Formats: sequence, structure tokens, C-alpha cells
Amino acid sequence: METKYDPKQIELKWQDIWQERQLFQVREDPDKEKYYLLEMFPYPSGNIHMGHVRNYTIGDVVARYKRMKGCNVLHPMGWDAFGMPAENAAIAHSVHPAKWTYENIETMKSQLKRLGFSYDWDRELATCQPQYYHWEQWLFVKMLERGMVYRKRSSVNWCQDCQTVLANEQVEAGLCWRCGNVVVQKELDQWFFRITDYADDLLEYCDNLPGWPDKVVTMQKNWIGKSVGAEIYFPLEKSGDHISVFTTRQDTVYGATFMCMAPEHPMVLKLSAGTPQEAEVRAFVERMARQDKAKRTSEDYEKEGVFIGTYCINPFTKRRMPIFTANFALMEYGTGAVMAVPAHDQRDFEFARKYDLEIVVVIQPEGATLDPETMTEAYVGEGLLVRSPPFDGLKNVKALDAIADYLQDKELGKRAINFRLRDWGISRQRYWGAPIPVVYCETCGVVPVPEKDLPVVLPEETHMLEGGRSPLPTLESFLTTQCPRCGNARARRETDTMDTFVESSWYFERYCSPRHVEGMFDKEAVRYWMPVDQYIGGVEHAILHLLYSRYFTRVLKDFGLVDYKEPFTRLLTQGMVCKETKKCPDHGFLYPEEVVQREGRPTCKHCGRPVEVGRIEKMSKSKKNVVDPNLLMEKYGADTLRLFCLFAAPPERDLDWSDQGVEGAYRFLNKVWRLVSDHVEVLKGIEPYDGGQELDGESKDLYRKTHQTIKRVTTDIDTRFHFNTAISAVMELVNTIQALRVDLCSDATGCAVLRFSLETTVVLLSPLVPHFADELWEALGHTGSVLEVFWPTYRQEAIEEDQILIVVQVNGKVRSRFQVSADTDEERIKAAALADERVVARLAGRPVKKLIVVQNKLVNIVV
RNA sequence: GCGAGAGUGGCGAAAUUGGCAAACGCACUGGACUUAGGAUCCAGCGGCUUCGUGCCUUGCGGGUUCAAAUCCCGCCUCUCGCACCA
Repeated sequence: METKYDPKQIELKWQDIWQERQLFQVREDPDKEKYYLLEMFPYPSGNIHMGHVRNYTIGDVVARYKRMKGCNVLHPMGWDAFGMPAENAAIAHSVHPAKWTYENIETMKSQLKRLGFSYDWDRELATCQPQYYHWEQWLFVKMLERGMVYRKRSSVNWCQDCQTVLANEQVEAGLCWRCGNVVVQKELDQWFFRITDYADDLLEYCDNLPGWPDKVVTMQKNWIGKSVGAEIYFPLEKSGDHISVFTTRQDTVYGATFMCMAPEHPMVLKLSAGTPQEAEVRAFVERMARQDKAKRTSEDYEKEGVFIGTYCINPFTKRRMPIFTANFALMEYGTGAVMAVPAHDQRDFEFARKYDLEIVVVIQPEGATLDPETMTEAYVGEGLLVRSPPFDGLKNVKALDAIADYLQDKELGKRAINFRLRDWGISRQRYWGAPIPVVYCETCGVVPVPEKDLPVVLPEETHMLEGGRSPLPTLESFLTTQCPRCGNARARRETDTMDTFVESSWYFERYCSPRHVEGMFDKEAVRYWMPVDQYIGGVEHAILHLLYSRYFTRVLKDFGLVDYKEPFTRLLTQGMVCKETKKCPDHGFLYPEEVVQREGRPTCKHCGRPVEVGRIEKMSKSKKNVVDPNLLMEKYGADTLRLFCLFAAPPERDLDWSDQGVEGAYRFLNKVWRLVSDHVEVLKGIEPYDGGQELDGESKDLYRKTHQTIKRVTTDIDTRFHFNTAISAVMELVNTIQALRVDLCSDATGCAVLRFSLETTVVLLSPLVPHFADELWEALGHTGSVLEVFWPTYRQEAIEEDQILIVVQVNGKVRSRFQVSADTDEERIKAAALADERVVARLAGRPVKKLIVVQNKLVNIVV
């Protein structure tokens, strides 16, 4: 055995062996317990970053651990390969998106292999392959036939920079989630998935996800945003028509004194036509349309609106209500119109004060009287209804139901439920995506591409256009086609592609039978493997990807393709990888080498000004605080990198990068290496101790410690995924071995225990640092990989200490401690505690009021 | 504003159910070995201290309890998510 630990050499060696022996390839085996472990697949951006390393290391530990526990583990990897960066790169470097993507996949694949991850590479898939998106198109057509997809001209979120539409989920505070530019509204014909049909079910099942973090479940619930209330019809004063509003506060309807409509509401211009206010209204509506939504909803908090010149009637009070169009009314929520109850809604209150509108109190809090003249804010609390015949005196919470029933009876409205969730717009005006399989014919209209003509292959013989526009609408060979229904030769293909989130909504099913050619997947394979037992990924996908996947699974279930509703049984959202940033007031973020020490303080290399250090932020290129995994692997090897990522923090928490911490991980591996290499000769031919003859003294201590460590590591990995504490447990064991080894080597039993402990150390470390463990395992005289060894079990009787430390407290403060043998009964312990000389001194003769004994742990004497 | 989570040494963090606060590691200090040490090994390492093993210490203030980092009430700070949602 080499005396020096040479990570690179052994890592490459074992990676070859694993590959050759196909250790990670799996197939369905009904005799074995299955375990589907999935990490979110990466976008092939070109290089793996530390976030990937952390995510995939966590997954790999679990996968290897489960294999050693005897499970049949599916652990696949693939590529979320469609998307815009490929197009941007194509424009910037004049290279085809496909070429760019496939080259990146090759690079990143070799990096993942270099890290020693145990993937079944036979199942690798890339979503840009026609064999993959073929089945997505197939499903789209099926959904279209069933009315689960529809086309609608609508105002959509448009990013000028990305030249595409964005889903609501992809707009963050009015900015594009990808490029950060302002999102504007644009009218376009778009395809939508009816995700809202599943809103209730998606919401309800949030409570059936015990394996998910509360945080993610809450975010999903909030995003779906269910509101229970009523729709109420307000007749117009001068026509038979009415305005419909959605409200959750129908109990306050008697206090509705005016009406607010979104500027986009189609009735606004119609109703103001011919009134003196027409021009003003038109100007307001146009101004709102120009104003981007980010401004209108966040910065510009000021409520404003204009009277549109007509009135409607409150059907409950017969009051004449002026109709306004107001900036705070949103066309996308409810009906786009709001009944304003200024006494009981803060927004309406402010609006009423500003435009001097009537405020009518209809809910009185108990024991107080509200006066509209003197109120300074709306009263939104509970109370009794007033001025609301026949509901006066009713508690407002009860009135919600009573008035909803009344509405329904008198046909003044109906009970209604409203969701924040909108249908999922999937059309993207981009090239690098899966074509939407639809043809437009002059005579037949919208015609889905028939099953036999699928897939509609994205033409690759093209070049990108400047500004990021899709070349598809200009590509005659793609655009013009025969109508599949009537044969008209001048039909046109849909040139939009699908949102890439569609691909990532079913890739986990595809992994079960990735080469299946007769459908999306082999139903039997899916029945065996799905659902995913453990899913691991970044919290940034807590809403988007996870919600879409849950929705997609329901669609598949409705088609009878799967028999479960929830795709992911357990979810782990790992924290971010962070590092200190360095920032110069003039030059912005700096790389570490741009910072020089001057007079003991960090200063900017370019201007000499003091640099702000110490802010820990998520690693990103723009903040210049990234660490390149490749360099670290070159220097320390993959195992050190893995070990550090696992040790520095529990997985769900953010990880603060520390170069010195990496050094420490490397040192630990070297220490274990030396420990083994120092004893390899002595231990040759010695069998590991297996509990035969009685042990005593140090060999017994070490044997006990070893079993205790097995227990700790097993529970830490199995029940909590707390690899950091698992590693510290092994470190303790290693420290113990280190301290005792010289004495142990003096007799045969000691040597046997030493071998047992060293081998256990290697086995326990193997999921974390697999190459390292395999090399030591071999050095200790074994053949094959530790992966094929069963995970060790501990013996309860070996764990138990014969001596127990009893802590003695007086009035809750620790005053003494003593050892007793493990079988000492309570009375003897009490007596020993009271006889303890430190305790006696403390008591100073005071009478004992109470004596509490905690079995095997502690005595508390109260005086 | 609403919702969720977090706050423990110089730092990353430990502390199954309320039962010795600070395991493990990083950094630091001293020693050994050494031509050398940025390798390795050994020891120390929350604060105060009259060095007695004495007092204090888990964001702040209360409470429950024999006993609280842990449970309850109030407050502060930070992070994340949603945000004019009718």
C-alpha cells in the first residue's frame, strides 16, 4: 500500500472499475425493495458549479447508503437541455444551440463522473432529443383532444430582452426571472394548460405531503391562493346589463358605496362612451396600459382612479354607486371589478377619502361605535352587522354564510371560489424548444398533428437571427406543411415552442424506461419505480417546477398512464453555497486576487480604496465569489470536495465556503489513510473481532465506541440526512483509534478489535468518500467495492457502558459527578449522591426538600 | 403588511424525548520531532475570576418547572417567500 494518499490516481482507478463492473446499473426486480432517488437534473450551462456538487453529493451518499442497505436503487441523471442560454450563446459565438448544448453535456458529464457519482448512465436523457419531446408532443395532442389545452388571445408577460413570453411564475417583482429586465404586457395568441382545473386538488393534497418541508408546502399553498367568497351582480343604472364582482367579504355588501374596475376591463370604455368623462377615462386607461405593471403595483403605491360617468346599483341597498376605473384593480384577479366598501377595506377607505366618496359603516365592533366622519382607517375586524336589513345584529362571520345563501336564493349572485393560480401559458416565441405540434389550416382551423406524424422535429439546419428572434417563422421548409385533415398544401405550422418547464414535468417518469419507443414510458417500469422516494434540489424550484410536476402527474393519472397523484414522496431542499464577497466602492465586486493588503486592511488593487469584506452571499459569477470545483478536484480530489460539502453544514442549511475547511477535510482523509497504512502489515492475516471472547480494558472501549459510531452514523444518514454529525461521529472514532492503537497492537485480540474498528471506519465512510474507501478496503485485503458490502448493524449489548456517569445537581446546578456501575439501583444512587463530599459541603446541613433521580443520568437535590 | 424559518464561542456548527451547553472541525496559542515545517504528534482554547472549581453565559424581557438553547407569553434582529388578491 502506498504510504501517501494520492487522490487523483485512486479516484480515476476506481471510477474505471465501477464503470467496468456496471455497479450502478439497475433493472426492475420485484424481489428487492425499490428506492428511487432523484436529484434535480441540471441545465447544461457548460460547467458544474458548487451548487451542483453539493446537491449531487448529498444524493450520492443516500443512493450508496440505500444500496448497501440492500435496496434496488434507481439513481439516474440527465439534462434539462432546452432553453435560452443555448440561443444566447449561439448568437454570441455563432454556434448552433444544439452543438453548444451537446458539447456542454459532454463536459459536464465528465465532471460528474470525475466526482464519482453513482449514476446509471445507461438511462441518461436530454430533453432536446426528439425521442424525448416526441412523447411530450403526443401528450399535448391528447390533452388538446380532451380540452385540457386551449388557445387564447391574451395579454401576456413579455420580456423584450429574451424576446419571449413568460409564465406568471417566471415574473419576479415585475422583472424577468432569467435576465432581470422589466416585463411588459403584450397581446398574443397563446397556448395554455388548464392547471386551474386542478387547483383544488393540488391545494388539498398539500396536506398529504408529510415528506416535504413545511416551507415548500406553504409556498405552494400561497401560490395556489384559494379564496372563498361570492360573486355579486351589480345592475347598471341605465341598461339591463350588470357588473359582476368577486368578494370574500359579502358580509359588507351593504356598505358598498362605489365600484372600481381594472383599466383593462372591457366594460370601462364601453360604459364611459358618450359621457362627459369619456376623454378623461380614455386617457387614464391608455396611461395605465403604458405604465408597466411593476411600477403600477409596487413602487407607485398611490391609489388613483377616475369616475367613468355612469352608475350601477347596489342590489341590497338600491344605492346608486358611481363606477370608477382604478389602478389598484387587477384584471387578472376575480372578475376585474371590485365592490368598494370604504368603511371595511383599507384600500377602498383611502380611495374614498381621496375622492370624497361616501363611507357607510355596516359592521360595528362590540363595545364601540364607528363614525365615518372621524375614522382614520378602515375597520376590518369582527363585529355585528348594522344598516344591513334583514341581517342586522348578526355576527359578521355568520353573515358570510347567510348572505351567500341569500344571494343564491334571490339570484343576485352566487357562491364563488377564486384562485390566485392562473392557467399555465406554455407558448414561447423561441427556437430552442420542443415545437408545439399543431397546424393552422385556412379551412380546418387549428389541427393537431396526428400521432403518426410525431414527433414534429425541431429543424436543426438553421442559423439564429439577430436580437434573439426565433428563425422558425421564417423557415419555409418548417413553416409550410400539408393540413393533416384536408390535405391543403398551404397550411402553416405553429412556430412557438413549449416552455422548458414542460419537459421537466415528466422526466422522472421517463427515467424509468428512457429508451421506450411505444409511448412516454413503459407502464410496468413506472409502476415499479414511481413515485420518487426522495427528491433533492434547490429551493428555487419550490413553486415552479414542483407545482408543474404535480399538475402533470395528475394529467397522466387522468389518462390512466400512472396510478398515483403525487410524484415525489419526500423532498429535500438543500441550502445555497455561499462565500464572502469583496466589494470596492468604485470597482464593484472584486476577485480575491484583486484585493491587496495595505496597512493591514484590504484595499482595491486598482484604486487603493478600502474594500468591504465579510458579506456572505450566494456564490455567483456576478459577485465574483465562485469557487471552481475543477480546481479543487485537481488539488485535493473529489473525495475531499465531497467530504467538505457534507461536513460544513446540514444539507437544508446554507453552506459557507471555507478554503481552510476544505484543507481540514483533506487532513482528515490523510489521517485515516495513515492509520490504515501504518497497520496494514500488523493486521495482515488477522480476522476482525466479531464478538467471540470477552473483551476488557481498551479493546472493549474501542469495540463499544465502534458500535456506538455505527448507530450514530446510521441514524444520522437514515432518518435525518445529517451528514455533518455522521462525519463527526466517525472523526471521534478515528480519534479514539488513534489514541489506543499502540496499546492494542500488543495482543491478538487487540489487533482483531483494531481491524474491526478500522474496517468499520472505512465502510461507514464509503458512501461519503467512495474512492477513498474502496482503496483502503482493498488495501485491507478485500476484493471488490465497499458498495457491495452490507451496511453494518450495531449490537445493543456492545453499546451499553458498564460504568455510567451520574451528574449531581443541587438546586438545579451541577455540583458533582461520579461513576457507578450500570446496574446500580435508584436507592443506591440516591445514597451515593447524598454522601458525596462536595454535595455535603453544599447542603451545609440544610434539610432536603425533594430528590429527583433521572435513571442512569442525574440526581437533583432540592433544598 | 401577510406567511414561513432562523438567532448558541473568533468562525462553521453539536446538543434523540426538557436533564453536564459548546461534541466534531476551522482559526489561534504553547510544546515535541526536525536542517526546515505551511507535514505530523501532544496539550490548551466562551467570559469573568479574589484562580475557590467560584460566578456568569444559548438575541432581549418575563413565565412554567426540581431542571429550559429546548415549553409558554411579549419584544428585537436577520433570511426567504408572497405582496394593492377584492
